[in-house]
Amino acid sequence: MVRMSDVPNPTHPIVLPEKPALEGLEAKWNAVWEREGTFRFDASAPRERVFSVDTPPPTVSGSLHVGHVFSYTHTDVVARFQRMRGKAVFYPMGWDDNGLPTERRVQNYYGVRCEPSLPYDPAFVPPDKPGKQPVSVSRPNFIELCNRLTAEDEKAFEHLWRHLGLSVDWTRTYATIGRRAQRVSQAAFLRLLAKGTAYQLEAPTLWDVDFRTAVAQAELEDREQPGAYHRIRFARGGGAYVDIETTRPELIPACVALVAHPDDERYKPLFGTTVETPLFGVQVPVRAHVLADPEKGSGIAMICTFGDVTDVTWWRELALPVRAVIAANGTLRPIVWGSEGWASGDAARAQAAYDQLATLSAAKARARIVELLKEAGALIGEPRPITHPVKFYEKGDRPLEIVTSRQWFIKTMDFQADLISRGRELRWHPEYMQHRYENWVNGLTGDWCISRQRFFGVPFPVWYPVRADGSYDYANPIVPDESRLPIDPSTDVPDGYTAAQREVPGGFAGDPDVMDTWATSSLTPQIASGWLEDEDLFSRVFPMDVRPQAHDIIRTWLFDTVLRAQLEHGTLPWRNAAISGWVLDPDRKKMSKSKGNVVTPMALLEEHGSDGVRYWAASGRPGTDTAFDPAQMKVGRRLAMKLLNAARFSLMQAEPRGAITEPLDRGMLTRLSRLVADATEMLDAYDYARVLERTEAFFWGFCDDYLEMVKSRRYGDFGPEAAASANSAMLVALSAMLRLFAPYLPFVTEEVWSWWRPGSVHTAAWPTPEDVVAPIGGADAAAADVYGPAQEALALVRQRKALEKRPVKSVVTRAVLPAALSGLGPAARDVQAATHVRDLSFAAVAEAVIEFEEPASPAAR
RNA sequence: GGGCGCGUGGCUCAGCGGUAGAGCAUUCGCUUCACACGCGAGGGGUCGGUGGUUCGAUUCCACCCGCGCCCACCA
Repeated sequence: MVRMSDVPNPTHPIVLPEKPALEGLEAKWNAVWEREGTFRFDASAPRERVFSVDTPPPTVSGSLHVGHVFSYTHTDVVARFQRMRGKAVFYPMGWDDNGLPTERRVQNYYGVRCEPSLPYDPAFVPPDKPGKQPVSVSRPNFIELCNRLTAEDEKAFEHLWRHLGLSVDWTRTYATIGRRAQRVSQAAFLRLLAKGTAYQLEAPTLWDVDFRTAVAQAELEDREQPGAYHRIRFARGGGAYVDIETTRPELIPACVALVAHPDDERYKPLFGTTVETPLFGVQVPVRAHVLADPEKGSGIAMICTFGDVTDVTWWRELALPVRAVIAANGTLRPIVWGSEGWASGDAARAQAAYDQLATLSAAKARARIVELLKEAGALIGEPRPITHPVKFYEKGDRPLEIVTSRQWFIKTMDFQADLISRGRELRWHPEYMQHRYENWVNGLTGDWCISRQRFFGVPFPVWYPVRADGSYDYANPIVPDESRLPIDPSTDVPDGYTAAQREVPGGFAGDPDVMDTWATSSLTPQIASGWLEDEDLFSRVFPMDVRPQAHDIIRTWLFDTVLRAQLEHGTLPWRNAAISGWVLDPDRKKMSKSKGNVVTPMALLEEHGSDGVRYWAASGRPGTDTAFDPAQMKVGRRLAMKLLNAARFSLMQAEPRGAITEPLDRGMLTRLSRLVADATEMLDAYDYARVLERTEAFFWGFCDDYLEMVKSRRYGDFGPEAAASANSAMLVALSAMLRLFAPYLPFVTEEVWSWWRPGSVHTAAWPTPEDVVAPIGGADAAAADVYGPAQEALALVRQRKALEKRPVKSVVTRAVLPAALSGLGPAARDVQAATHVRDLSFAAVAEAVIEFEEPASPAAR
């Protein structure tokens, strides 16, 4: 019996297009889905029926590229699968418009520059075209421009995502600079502050001299840079000396000590003595520390405040003084020798030397000091050019400096053990990505610096009392009540104060900094889930089910999010982490804009169809970098086309229908039910690529072999009952296959579904193995064993025809096939009909024997 | 220096203890009444190298080579 659910509903008669086509399906179905609210989240669903996704908010200041299309498709496949399994899918979309990339884009786009000291100008209109000189604008004006440009970007992004077919609930979007994100970021921060988990500290901090902001350890990258070892002579008195090697001679005025390994016999006698810096005549101690490498350079190094992070370690552990020379803008700051502890044996000479360096950038100062050292005879030999890795801010253009400044930190070092165990609790897809996380957590060297000296970001919601002398009392910040959030301390006034008291003695001053963009995006689960705003929603979707993201930001976004959830809720933010790879260009390099190899996603979607592009994307296995391959998109498009045609064939003569009795039909369905079982299990494990591969292989076999074999029978050549069996089986199979393909090829499957079934395939129930074999009264293992041999028998006859270059329809008088195939039984009739074999038999032959009918000679006619 | 991943036909990739697979490309053939955005068939690989475990290894183990990514205190 065919179950009613697989019989076309009378109110939905089968309506087939004359010539099915893929063109225009995206627009057609997106409009319907939007109208019907197909992907709207059911906010009344209990937690156990919810599947929630912590969608990565794309950076709107950039443009979307194929890498986005790739990874977002993976997430969408999983979301659609879960929806079909009956889950209420919480699938929001965020926009990451917060932070430096947006600032930079706004500066270039409008030709402006933020000048926080300026007052707000409500009448400000940006220039039509950016001028040569940037226009200075106030911070509120600047933020307005950021908001304006990102709003436009977000529209373009949404259009592309819809065209791609992401089943996002578009009523649930957020922006990382939006009110909700600010409120969550500020509230979470204040709670950490109250617990003492957030703190501020004046300390040496990694500093980008162009952006003039602190940056975090996670935002560093190494770049190979040309440099040179300079051998520099320090005098020990009495004509003795010691030589050090350095790549940064311009920091000699910032030198506070020399250091060598405690076991280094060469320098043991110097420990505890002092030496004199060249040019500046400063007495600095020689100290011992195990980090000093006897093999490197001369085995003894100078410690400066601060040349690199090792200097910071030495400075801290050896309790050395600070003599900082690098200013926030990366130049050497003016210094008056003889004051502020800038002692020298010859202050006049030191001043004269230093004056030639002051206000120069580090690079220029380096060139200058080399000349001075040469003249003074302190440079030994010529500088030896080397290439060495130098730390950069990942978005920066010049090497990082280390500058002492007051910054906010979130404690991480105290929680390393908790973070490791949370990482083990999380289910990683693929599993090996967990190593990267543990690697990072174990390698942490300091707490997380979350303050940035920038403008377009979430402000720190604190003020400081201004003392009588005008200085700020940082130790006693004034905090707002959580109910007031979000606030901007540069415009809002703390309770108990008036606006007139801003920055006057006895009054208050706002914290000028904004939070690191990761300090906000580490809260995307809370922001998206309605934490503090909609506790009912929050309880239904948090902790979320999955965080999809790429592997390059495990150390930032993933780690930070785990940290924040641990600190605030004491839980994981989600149960699963689904890690995508990158899209590589054919040269095996990561595709990026700078390499000029990025293809516009919309052009791809238009050329290959969204389903075609999704097919390529979905074939990229979790975590695996995948080559950009338009050929695969063509294959995907062809698959979509094949679905249209195979469905049309199956549906074009859907009568008569009835009991599925024929072995081939029963075998095909039993095979299909096994596929459904495997597919479900694999999708549960996020192995979407394998499911697509398996489903596709089955489908092509269905088209090329099964449909060809039953064609004659379904046309009625063997009576109505045999035809009914074929017709019914085809419809059951089509229904299941459409649902298996639906997460991957949402447009073509919806189109075909609409020809004969009510509702959307995307809200139809995911097939179960039991569903598929229910119409044949359960799995038929014997029939399933016939399916493969039937395909083989078909192949043998086809092969012979091809080898003899006979037309497909040429008649074979007799075919003797290997006895191994003899189990075909009644199914042999279908093979016979499909291959035009009059007399089909099976015998113990090594090779198939196939005899053709000779064409009748003209004479005989 | 540490960690992780990868090395299978020209290309892109599956497979993973028992006689090598797919798609693309290539060659040959086919106006076959769902589809020429199609259909059928052929050729093409000592599964990076060397050892080991095993009756048997592309598949497990060890070492090595190559590629990629992540991390590292890079004076």
